[in-house]
Amino acid sequence: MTPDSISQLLDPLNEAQREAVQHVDGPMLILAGPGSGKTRVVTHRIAYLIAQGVPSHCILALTFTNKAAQEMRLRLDGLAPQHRVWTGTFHKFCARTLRIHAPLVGLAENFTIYDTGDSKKVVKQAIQNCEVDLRHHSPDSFVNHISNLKNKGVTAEEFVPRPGHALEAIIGKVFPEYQKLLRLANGVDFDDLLLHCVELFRNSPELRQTFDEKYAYFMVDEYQDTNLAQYQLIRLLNHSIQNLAVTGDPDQSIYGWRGATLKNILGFEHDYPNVKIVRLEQNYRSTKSILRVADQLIENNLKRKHKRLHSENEEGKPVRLVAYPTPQDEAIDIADSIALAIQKGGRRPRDFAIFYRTNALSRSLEHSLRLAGVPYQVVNGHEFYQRREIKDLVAYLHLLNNPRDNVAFERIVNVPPRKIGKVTLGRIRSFAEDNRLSMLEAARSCDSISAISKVPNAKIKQFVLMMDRLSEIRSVEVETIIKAILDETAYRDWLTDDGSEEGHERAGNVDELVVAAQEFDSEHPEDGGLERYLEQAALVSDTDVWESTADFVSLMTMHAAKGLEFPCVYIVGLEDGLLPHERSSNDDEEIEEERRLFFVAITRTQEELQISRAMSRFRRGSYWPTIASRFLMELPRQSMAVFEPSSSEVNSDILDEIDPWLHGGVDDKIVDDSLAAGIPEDLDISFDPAMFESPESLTRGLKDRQKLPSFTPRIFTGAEFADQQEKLRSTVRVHPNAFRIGMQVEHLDYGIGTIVMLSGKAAKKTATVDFSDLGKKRFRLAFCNLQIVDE
DNA sequence: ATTCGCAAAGTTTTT
DNA sequence: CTTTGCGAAT
Repeated sequence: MTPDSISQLLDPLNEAQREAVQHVDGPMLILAGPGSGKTRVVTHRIAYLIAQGVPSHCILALTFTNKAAQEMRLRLDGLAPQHRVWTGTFHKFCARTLRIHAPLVGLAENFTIYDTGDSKKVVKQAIQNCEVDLRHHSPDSFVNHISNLKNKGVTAEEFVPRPGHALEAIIGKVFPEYQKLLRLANGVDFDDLLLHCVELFRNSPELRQTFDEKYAYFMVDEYQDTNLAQYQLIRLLNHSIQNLAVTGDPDQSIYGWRGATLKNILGFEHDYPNVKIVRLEQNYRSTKSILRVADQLIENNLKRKHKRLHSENEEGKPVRLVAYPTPQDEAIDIADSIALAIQKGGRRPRDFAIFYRTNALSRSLEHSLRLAGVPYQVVNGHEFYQRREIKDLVAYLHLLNNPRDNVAFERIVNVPPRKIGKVTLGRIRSFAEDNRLSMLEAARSCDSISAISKVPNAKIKQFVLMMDRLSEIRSVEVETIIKAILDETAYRDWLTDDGSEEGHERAGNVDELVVAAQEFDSEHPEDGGLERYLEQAALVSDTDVWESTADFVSLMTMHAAKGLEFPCVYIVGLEDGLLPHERSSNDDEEIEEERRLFFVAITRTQEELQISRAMSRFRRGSYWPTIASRFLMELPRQSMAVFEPSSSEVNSDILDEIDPWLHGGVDDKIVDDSLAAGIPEDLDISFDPAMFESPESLTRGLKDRQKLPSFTPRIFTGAEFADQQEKLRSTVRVHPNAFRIGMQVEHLDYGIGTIVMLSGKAAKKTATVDFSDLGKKRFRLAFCNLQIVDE
């Protein structure tokens, strides 16, 4: 490599970044504040290593999400074409490793990766087998407990219940039974992927050695979010050669509830005494006013290493802090602001993101964005694979790939109905258990099960024969397999038989699965196949499905926002019980994690940030008054644009006293019951200007305090509102429900095509259109500009 | 064996 | 409000 290309790698960096990039051998800890160019440093360092003669296949880079891995790969392709660096998530790395060496930990290569729902089923079975009394505990609590244990690196054999601890005593029975059932089914849960991998390297020192040497250069991203199992894995792969570089930021640790432990990053210096530490503290992302807010907030955490974020960016607009009367007001105002900024402010939809603590908060935001005609995407990736019909079909695939998969077997043996009921199933199950068979094997030899009578016996045989026929084609393309399953089972007809709309919707989702499989097949001509398909289906994360290039406003949880950045950000629902969440309010450590979560959300912002709360919130079936989040009191409010609620929006004088934000902020207290009385979420009106007071009243609290940089909240009233609505209407968009299968439609870019399938509903309603020459394309009907071609 | 209906319970974040 | 689970009826 030429000196020229080396300087290309180093020139765009600041001093600290350059120091990190040029570090070659030995352990390194990169403490990277938000927006400090971490990804750039990591990718440039890898390119630098390659330039120094390190073979690229000796480099292993583990990230937190597939998305981050993909991003890294993309940048690397630009910096070091034809590199062979292995990038991916911990879970994926472990899955791949286990596939090759499964027998060493008592698994077969074709093991199934169970998602949380599947694990829950296994836990339930385990509870039943143990015949324990679970009146006081839900299966969910067992799943969580077991997962927590695993995250701490405690295996079923090692677990010893504390004496006198009732729940732990039960877990002491259920946990081993659960593991036994998993093993019988040749399945693993998410945590097992890591644990089995650790076990693998512990059991086989030669293999460990091989990996250690093969991946001489090892990088780990988001080190503050690693748990004990991941830590152990890292240590095992860094035993002989300690060229480990980790990046992280203790202030951004937000996965403690999943077993992540700050000890890993805080103890790094202890683990590797000769460590090189690089601090990246200059922020290139956010304006000064945003950083000030973030900095002041995180200062309230006691358990942290002090760090001051600094930046040479502009001061920027003040951060807005707004209290809305209702969640609807919050949603409508945000949607309108975004719509206006797109129309007049030169912004694009993809410049915006809205963050919330819980997924449930997305509903009203979606509703308002739809009304405002703003295209948006909600980032939650598992949704599709969680649907019943999809899970059913995927279960068929699992059973084909791993015939021992009892969870899959139980799920689909009678779906569609084959007259194999609970009783018969129970008989198969106990026969399987008595003879150490998988349920499919047991079903195969159902002649030997005397308790099963003639009719069910025949039905079972039919099922087994069908699976045999399908099994013959299990190594062809995934699309073909799914189609064959649909053929054999008449699954689609079963869905649509009743003629209900729901049935057709589900059938549409089934069709979408076929298209997705088709896409997978064409994207993976070499490394495809059933097993890989199932693996990626199991390991997709929420952020992975986020389309960064698509022109949508992004809605996501604060957790999903990690690692992303947007010019304009809205953070909603800053209310006590939501943030900090009521389930996290137990001790200081949890509160600090919630604060870090808020910190992460704030620091995603590049230019404009609004933080808001509503004075009432819909919970448990009705509207309840809210209390401001304690975190709001920790912000530098004197340098922010604060929009307080006007007096008529205050819920009650009782709350006024509790609510720290309101306390002393409002003079005349008027009780207004109507606010808490409840406004239907589906209210059909687009927006009633009367719901807002005049802009003056909203800014009143502000004027009373002090003069702030000019910033007037934009609120549409009367004519202006009508004007805006008219503008929205001028792009005539056909209503999503107006489309039918078989219709001719016209698209601006693709021309005329025929709708071949419809799926999803409301904002997610999707049409697949066949443009003969150009192939099939899929559209979100609520956003695309598809016109119906008149006959 | 399946379906329907009612009651109760539970509501975070995710690989 | 939702989802889930259980029990009774068909």
